[in-house]
Amino acid sequence: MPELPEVETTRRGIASHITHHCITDVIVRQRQLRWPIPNNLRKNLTGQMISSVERRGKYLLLRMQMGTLLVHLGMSGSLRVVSKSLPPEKHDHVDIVFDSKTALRLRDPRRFGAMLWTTRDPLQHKLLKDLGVEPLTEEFSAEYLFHLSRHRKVAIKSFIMDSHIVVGVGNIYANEALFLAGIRPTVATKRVSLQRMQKLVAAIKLVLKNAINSGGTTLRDFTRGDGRPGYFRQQLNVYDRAGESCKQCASTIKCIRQGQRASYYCSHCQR
DNA sequence: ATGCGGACCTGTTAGC
DNA sequence: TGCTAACAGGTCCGCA
Repeated sequence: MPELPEVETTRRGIASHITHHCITDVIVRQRQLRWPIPNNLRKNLTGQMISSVERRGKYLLLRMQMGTLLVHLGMSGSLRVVSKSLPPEKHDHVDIVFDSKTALRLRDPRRFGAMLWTTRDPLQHKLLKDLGVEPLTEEFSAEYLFHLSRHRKVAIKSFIMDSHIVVGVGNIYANEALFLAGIRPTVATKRVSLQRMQKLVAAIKLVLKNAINSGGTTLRDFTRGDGRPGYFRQQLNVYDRAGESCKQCASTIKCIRQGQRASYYCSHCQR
C-alpha cells in the first residue's frame, strides 16, 4: 500500500481520532518487524498523551510528552483506528489502546514496517536525519534536482526514488511522473537538462497531489475489508499497464526491470 | 562518493 | 487442480 500519498492519507485519517487522547495500554503480538519493536514500548507509552501526528517522508511521527513513536508502514503496513474490542486478525501486530473506546492497530503482513521509540528530536534520528527534501515543498525544485544530478550516472528513475534526494517517491509514482514528464526511466541522470528537470519536478508534485486527493492508489491488498480503496488507480497512465495501449499515443506500454523493480513506460512518449 | 545486490517476510499470482 | 517460482507499494546495509 504505502507510498507517500497513502502515508499522508493514513495520517489524516487517524490524527483527529488519537490526538489529545491518552494511552492506557500497548499490546504487542509480534515484535519482529524490520527492526524489533523495543521491549519497553508498553512501559514508555502507557499514560502518555498524543500531542500531534506528523509525517516526514514515509515515516509517521506520533509525538508525545516524553518522546516520539516512529512508524513506517513498509510495503504492506496499515494503521487503523478500531474499537478496542474488535478481535485482532492474523497480521495485527500492535494495538495502542486509548482511554476512549478505541485502539490504533498496526497491521503488516510482510513485516517490512517499523515501530520505534525515541526520546530525542525525532528529526535527528538515524533513520530520518539524512532524508532528502519533501516533494510538496518549494525546496523541491528543478534547480535543487539539477544541482544534485550533475555527476550521477544512475538511471533517472532510481535517482528520484532515492530518499536521500527526495522522499516519498515510490515505484508507482516514479513511473507515473516520468511518463508525465516525457522522460524514459533508463536515462542517465546527468544527461537530464534543467528544462526537463523542471517538467519532472512539476510532474512529481502533480502526481503526488492527485494521488493524495484520490486517497492513494489501491492495487491489491487494500481493496478488501472495509478499508475504502484509493481511487488513484484509474488515473494510472503506465504503472501495471504492460501490453496495454498508451492513453496519449496508443503505442504499447513496455515493462522492463531496473534493479529489482518494474519500470513501465511508453517508448514513443518518453525519450 | 557512488552504485549495486542482498536482505528482511508473507501473500498472491503466473506458469508448468 | 496442484505445486513452485516469481513478484509485490520500501529501504537499509555492506561491499566493490
